[in-house]
Amino acid sequence: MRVTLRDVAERAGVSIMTVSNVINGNRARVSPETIERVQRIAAELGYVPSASARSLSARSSRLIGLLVPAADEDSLMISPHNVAMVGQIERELRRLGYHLLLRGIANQREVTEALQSWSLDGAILLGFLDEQVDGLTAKTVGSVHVLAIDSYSTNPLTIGPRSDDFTGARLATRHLLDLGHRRIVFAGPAFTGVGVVHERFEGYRQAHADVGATWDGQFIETVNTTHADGRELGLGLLDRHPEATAVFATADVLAIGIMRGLAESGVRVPDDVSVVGFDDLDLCEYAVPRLTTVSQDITAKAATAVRMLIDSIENGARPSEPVTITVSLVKRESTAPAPHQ
Amino acid sequence: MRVTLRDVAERAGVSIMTVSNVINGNRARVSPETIERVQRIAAELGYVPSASARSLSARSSRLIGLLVPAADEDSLMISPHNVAMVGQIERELRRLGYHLLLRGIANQREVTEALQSWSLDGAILLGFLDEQVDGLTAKTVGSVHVLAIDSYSTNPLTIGPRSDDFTGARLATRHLLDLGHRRIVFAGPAFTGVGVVHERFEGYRQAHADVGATWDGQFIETVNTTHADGRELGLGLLDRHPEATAVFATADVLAIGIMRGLAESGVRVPDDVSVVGFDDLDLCEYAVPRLTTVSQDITAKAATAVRMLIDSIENGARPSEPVTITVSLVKRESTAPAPHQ
DNA sequence: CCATTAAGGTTTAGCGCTATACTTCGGATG
DNA sequence: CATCCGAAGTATAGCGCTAAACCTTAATGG
Repeated sequence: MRVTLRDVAERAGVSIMTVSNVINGNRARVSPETIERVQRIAAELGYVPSASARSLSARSSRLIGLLVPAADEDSLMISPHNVAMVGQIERELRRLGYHLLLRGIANQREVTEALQSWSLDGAILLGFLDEQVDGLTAKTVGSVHVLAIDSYSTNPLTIGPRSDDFTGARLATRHLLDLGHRRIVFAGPAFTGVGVVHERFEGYRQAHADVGATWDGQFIETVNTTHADGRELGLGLLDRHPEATAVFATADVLAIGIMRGLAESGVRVPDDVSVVGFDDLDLCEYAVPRLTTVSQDITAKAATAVRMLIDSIENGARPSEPVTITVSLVKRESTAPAPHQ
Repeated sequence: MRVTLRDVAERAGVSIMTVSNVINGNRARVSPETIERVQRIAAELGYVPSASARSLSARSSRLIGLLVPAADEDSLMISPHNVAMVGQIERELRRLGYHLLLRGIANQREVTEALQSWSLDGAILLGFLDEQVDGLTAKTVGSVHVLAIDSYSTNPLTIGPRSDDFTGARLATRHLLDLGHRRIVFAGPAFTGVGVVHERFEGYRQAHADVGATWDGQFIETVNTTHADGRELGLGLLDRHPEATAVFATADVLAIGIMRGLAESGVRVPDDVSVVGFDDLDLCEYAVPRLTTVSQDITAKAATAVRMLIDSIENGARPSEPVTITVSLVKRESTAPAPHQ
């Protein structure tokens, strides 16, 4: 059936442990000739170590869980922005010799099960709400190292990297202000006093303060971050806010929906109204006009997440505070100087 | 540390095997009261079975690998169309009590390693080229059940579901022909006598035959399926094919790129030229004009793939021929009757 | 010349689980 | 009354691997 250490050992006329040492590069205890012979025979026989046996014996699985929210019986809820992340995370883990278990999580209980069952060395939470991250306790995670991406939860167990939402929004809004816009609509989902959207709102507000402009609460539009809801908003935007000349949306798909709504109601982008998004999806290049947006360095975020996690696993280096990934503004065609009223 | 069967057994005053039987629902051999007691204590102690120990002992891991091509040191190559698939596959597997190991594959050798290392029960190949699928032999896959999605490889080891590319292309082309178009450009990557693109080309050709129209080899445009290449093509399209009134592109991003190129060179879509894509990404709804395209039922494809694989694992039901997933044409705004010349 | 050390191994004891065979005991059967 | 049987367990033997302790042999040093 399966080629085991024993098979290789017998064929090579040495003990199982010697083979194990060779396979694991524990060369100090084996002579060069033996190493060579064992390696040759292992290759000949097509020996592949059994990961389950290894993790059982060594109580380290080199397995990392990528936990993603999923309503029961429902598909994974990976936002377009997070999709690119899972590929990057897998690559980074593979580079470091770890494997990725992708797992949808329907409820708190499943977290424990997911973490313990495969004796994961670590896990990354992607796309969970801050409240859900808050809910994790030492008991639920056990000895597994856990880290949440893009979370503003203060749970010390889950500290991970997040994008600099505040600066991103500040940059975007400042860009609009610099172009002469003074009535800028903030479009995003409902938010509380903490979290991604709150940060972006604070950035929006700070940008106004930076240039001594006033901002008006009436320009805050609460809307789901979908294309359809964006279009809806765009359609009636100038009816509700006749003086508005720009929109900062907290997500690209939302921004693109808004652009469509505006276009359909005869408003030209960027001539009449400028629009800025957030995320820098591929989509932005495809949109007409191409969308100005805030770019997050996904590769850096993924790499940082993985490195923080592995560092914590291998060196016990538990991070004490979140790492902020810098963002940048990508100027494209959806923004232009404010029209003269 | 970890709560094991032994812990539960000791606390319940029974043998390890009895607990094991209870946990695995092997109730025939245990009295109702014992079942109740063991279950209560297991819950109290927060017992979670060790998957590695299980798979080592039972030589069945309930682990399925999702193998995706990835250049060495490079991120996973998941096409936008396949992205949705991984979520669906994970859901389906989770429903059936399996777990998903996501793994990038840089070369043939890694396939064996990926399959054997975790003693996978099965694996799904997503996005591999037909040649790569052809290359898998009984030796490389061992006793692991393998299945390739969207492959036209004739390798009997990997038979899986694929979309009905032929019919999709035929539908799309027929739609254009029915609108009166007679000079329809076929835009897609280079292809040989077998594979996805070839099937779509055959569908394109068949549609012409269906209505007694002739098709012309000069209308075949070989182009990478990227937005940028599409735009390039769109820019010069009417220079190269002044009589063309429609384009069938083998992918949505390509189609959307073409639409942009056409728009930039002053050609109106759909008034002057109609465009049809393939895949039905979310993107199509966002494009301006919204893209008419061929829709693949991703949920069905994922569910079919998982069911075929699990069926093969649990009942040894090796499929003898590929399953074809039906496709449909989604008419949106990028197609219109052919203009009068 | 004996103790020490280093190199190059081997042996032992599990990791947590499951499959299989075995035990025990209170009835039902011939 | 001896036998058989089913219900409800238990004991044993691994799955493939690793950590840690143990063993040889030959060279070194005081």
